Amino acid sequence: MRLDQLGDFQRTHRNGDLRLDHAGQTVRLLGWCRRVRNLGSLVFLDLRDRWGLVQLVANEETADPQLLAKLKAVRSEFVLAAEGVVAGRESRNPNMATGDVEIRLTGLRILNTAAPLPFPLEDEGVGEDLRLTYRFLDLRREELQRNMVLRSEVANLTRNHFRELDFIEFETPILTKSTPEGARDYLVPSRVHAGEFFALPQSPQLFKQLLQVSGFERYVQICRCFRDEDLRADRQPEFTQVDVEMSFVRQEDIQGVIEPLMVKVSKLVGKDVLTPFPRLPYREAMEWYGSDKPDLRCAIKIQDVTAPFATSGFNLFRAAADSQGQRRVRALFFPGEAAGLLSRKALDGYQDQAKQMGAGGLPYAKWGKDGLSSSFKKFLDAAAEAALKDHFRVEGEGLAIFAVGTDTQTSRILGDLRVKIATDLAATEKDPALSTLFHDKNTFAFLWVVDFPLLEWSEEHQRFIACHHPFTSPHPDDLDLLETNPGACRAVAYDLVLNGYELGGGSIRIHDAETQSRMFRIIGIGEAEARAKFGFLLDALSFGAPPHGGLALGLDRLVMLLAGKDNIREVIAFPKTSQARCLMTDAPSPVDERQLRELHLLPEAKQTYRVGAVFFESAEGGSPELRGQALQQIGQLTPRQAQGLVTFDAQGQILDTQTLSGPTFEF
RNA sequence: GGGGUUGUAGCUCAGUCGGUUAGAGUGCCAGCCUGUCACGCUGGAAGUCGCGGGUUCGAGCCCCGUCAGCCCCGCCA
Repeated sequence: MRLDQLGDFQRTHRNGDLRLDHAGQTVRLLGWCRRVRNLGSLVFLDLRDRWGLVQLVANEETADPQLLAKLKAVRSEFVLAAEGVVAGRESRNPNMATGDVEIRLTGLRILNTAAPLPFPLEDEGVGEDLRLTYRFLDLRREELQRNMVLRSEVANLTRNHFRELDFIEFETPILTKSTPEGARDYLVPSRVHAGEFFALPQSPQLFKQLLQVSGFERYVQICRCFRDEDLRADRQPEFTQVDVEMSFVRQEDIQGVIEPLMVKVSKLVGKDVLTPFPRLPYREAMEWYGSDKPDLRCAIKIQDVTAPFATSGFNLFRAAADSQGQRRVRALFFPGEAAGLLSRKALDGYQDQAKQMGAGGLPYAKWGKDGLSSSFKKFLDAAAEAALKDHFRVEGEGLAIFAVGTDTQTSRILGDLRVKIATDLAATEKDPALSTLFHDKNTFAFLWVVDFPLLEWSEEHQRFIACHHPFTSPHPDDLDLLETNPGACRAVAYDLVLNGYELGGGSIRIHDAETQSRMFRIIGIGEAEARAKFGFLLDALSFGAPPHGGLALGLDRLVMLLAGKDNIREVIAFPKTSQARCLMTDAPSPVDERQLRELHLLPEAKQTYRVGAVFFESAEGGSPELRGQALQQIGQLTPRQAQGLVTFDAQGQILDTQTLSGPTFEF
């Protein structure tokens, strides 16, 4: 098809803006054809641009035959420039923002054609692999367009927010140094320095701290970070974080800067959020919610019910009571009608889930109209039954689900179950009143989890490792515990949590060299190693580093939650699959051997020489020494073998000979 | 590294107990159609049943392996 030129065509309006007020005006529009409806001598076409959709129309009476024929030749996703007069419609479409008007075509340029799309842009259920392969088409879909706009707005709002607070935006290196601890690094081989590597940053952590030492006091960066770990629905190997660092601050100061930002971005999607956000110590988060990122939309808390079973006939529970705190009985209690919504089948499902997490079973007690039914009722005497009912303050109906084990085991089982059940209950939507008790889709429940442990014992490494990172300041009240009981030492570290997702985390940092050295020592980094890896940091801390701290927010996750999605790929323009591939570009992919050699990633073994007329040409610029060896070797070859490529290893041994066509060369 | 799940026409899917010619809707192509807006009507083309191997007289269906997408555990300071 012969294409038209854009030429001097100028857009006069955005398609989505046209209303009856524009009637009679001649307008010039641009965009893509969403669909043609050809009724014979009357043709409709929906023209889409970034801002909306408007209907074009032409018929035999109003348009000349050439124009009509051209319009009929248009297919879906053709790129068009249209000129026409705005007019009210004979039959209006209330489902469309521009449904009261249509454009009576007076001119049409076909700027480009389009092959039939591999998938329809309107359908929801298209396979994600296909969408990712043709991501540039997927991004034409209204929802992804909306998500990208939202993402852009969040980024802008964030920049403005920090700018108003006198923050300075920095760019820190992408090619940087590999750091121990933490996630696996993406490595970049150095061509100039054989055998040495850059690492892509897992975060600009040390740079932003050094900028505090430099005296900038308020740092912000919206930066890409890289972690070579396995993916999840909310995790990509490269992701964007809002990185913040401030001098002369306490934890509350950082939180005080972030909270108003969260209020603003929530407002973008019509959500009102109250500040200050609740602060929940890590220990309480684990005790009540079994998670360090609790979803506070659900009001149900985990309860300790070890005591009511202390004298019970149910051995499993009584043994826990006798274990002096080693093992506990903990429970989730769902009061009232919520209990009735949980079917026996659902309970079986939860039990399977709990067993996968290492629970022996999932004992339950259900109070209904017929009194108590329970998986362990036969072990309970009247007194125990009464104690149980009294403990949960059961009035009418109720359901208790139990787990027995250590703190960690029961937290994991009941913490996961709490979220699962709340989600399921919310999905039933049988009673709007329940939404105050369980997951309310329309609520944003922010909170800070604070007082994280500084260190945790690693079975794998047989030493303590930093929970957050090794630059995190110990809690001033716990400094004495550092050497005596490291596991009990708290950190001045805090996570921002929204609806069960960790949105970000931060800490007050160590700002004196001595404490930093102490910290390295405790996590098993010796003085020499600390010097080699973090010498610049220790130096910096010794030249007047101010007290400082900060945090990093996951921008992708934030936008995901604002967009109401449960998958991070929906808010990233070009994401990777769960196997860390890009289906569109097919990265990662193999590279030429030549590239690998340049980067010193292949042994320098092979040297290939072409046997020419009277001289040897080295493809790799081999040393004179090697060339001499090669000559010697070739001298031992028969003339037939000598016509071609001869490959040697580093010791000058012949690895391969390859005969080439061409004039015969004789030694 | 481990577990679960999916893979059939361009797309979304159905396919019975293993049975001889693998279907539907949609999209695409062609024709007709003056008020459509998921236009309608008529006709047509369109398949490496992910790939490889095996069992069987016979495999889309059963078995083994493998690849890819998705979800989870481990991992992610």
